Amino acid sequence: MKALARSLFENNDVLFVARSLLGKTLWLQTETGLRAGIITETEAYAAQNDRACHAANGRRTARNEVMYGEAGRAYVYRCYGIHLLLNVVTAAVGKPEAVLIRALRPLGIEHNASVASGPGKLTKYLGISPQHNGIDLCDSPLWLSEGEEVPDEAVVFTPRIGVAYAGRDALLPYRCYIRGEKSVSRPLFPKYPLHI
DNA sequence: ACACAGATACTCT
DNA sequence: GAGTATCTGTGTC
Repeated sequence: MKALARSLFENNDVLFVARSLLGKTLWLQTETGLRAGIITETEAYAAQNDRACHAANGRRTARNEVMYGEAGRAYVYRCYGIHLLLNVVTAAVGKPEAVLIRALRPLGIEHNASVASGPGKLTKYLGISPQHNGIDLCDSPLWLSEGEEVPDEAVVFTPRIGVAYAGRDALLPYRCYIRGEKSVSRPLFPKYPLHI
C-alpha cells in the first residue's frame, strides 16, 4: 500500500491533521512480520503555546528534537518508564507540532478489538521500538496509507487524556476519535480534574 | 461499574 | 529528586 504524501503532514493546522488521520492505515514491517491497523483515535499537540505539548514554551531538548524537524517523521518516546508512544510530526520545520496516535482497530485480528486500544498498547501491538524515533513515515518500514473514509458526523472531539498538568489547555478539544469504535481507549467522555 | 496502586526508566530541574 | 501524553491487576460497590 502506497505511503501517504508528506504534504498532508506539512499542514500547519495540527488538529486538521489529527482528524484527517482517522481512518488511515498504519503499517509496520518487522523481522517478525507485517502488522497494520486502522487509526481510530488521535490527539493534536500544538507547538509552543500548548502547555500540554512537549515543546511548550519553546522547550527544545534531546527528547523532543524531532518535533522541530521535518513533517512526516515519527516521534517515539517512553512514557511512565514502560510504554512507548508514537506521534506523527506535523507542520513546517521549526514549528514543533505532532499528532499522537492513540488507538488502532487491528487488521487481521479484528476479533481482538482491544489489542491496540491505547497509545501504549498500539506500539506494543505493532512492534515499535525506541529506534523508530525520527524515522520517515513517508519512506520506511513504518508508514501510513489510505484506509476508510470517515465522515464528519462520525468524528467525536473531546479534551485530551492524561494532560491535567496543562491547566486551561487540558480542556482544549484536541482529541478525536471515530464514534462507535470498539478500539477507542475511552469511548465515553472522561472525568477531568478542573484546575485552571 | 469504578477506584486505586504498582510497575518502571528516562527526562529535566 | 520529581514527574510522567499508561496499563494491568486487584479490591470494593
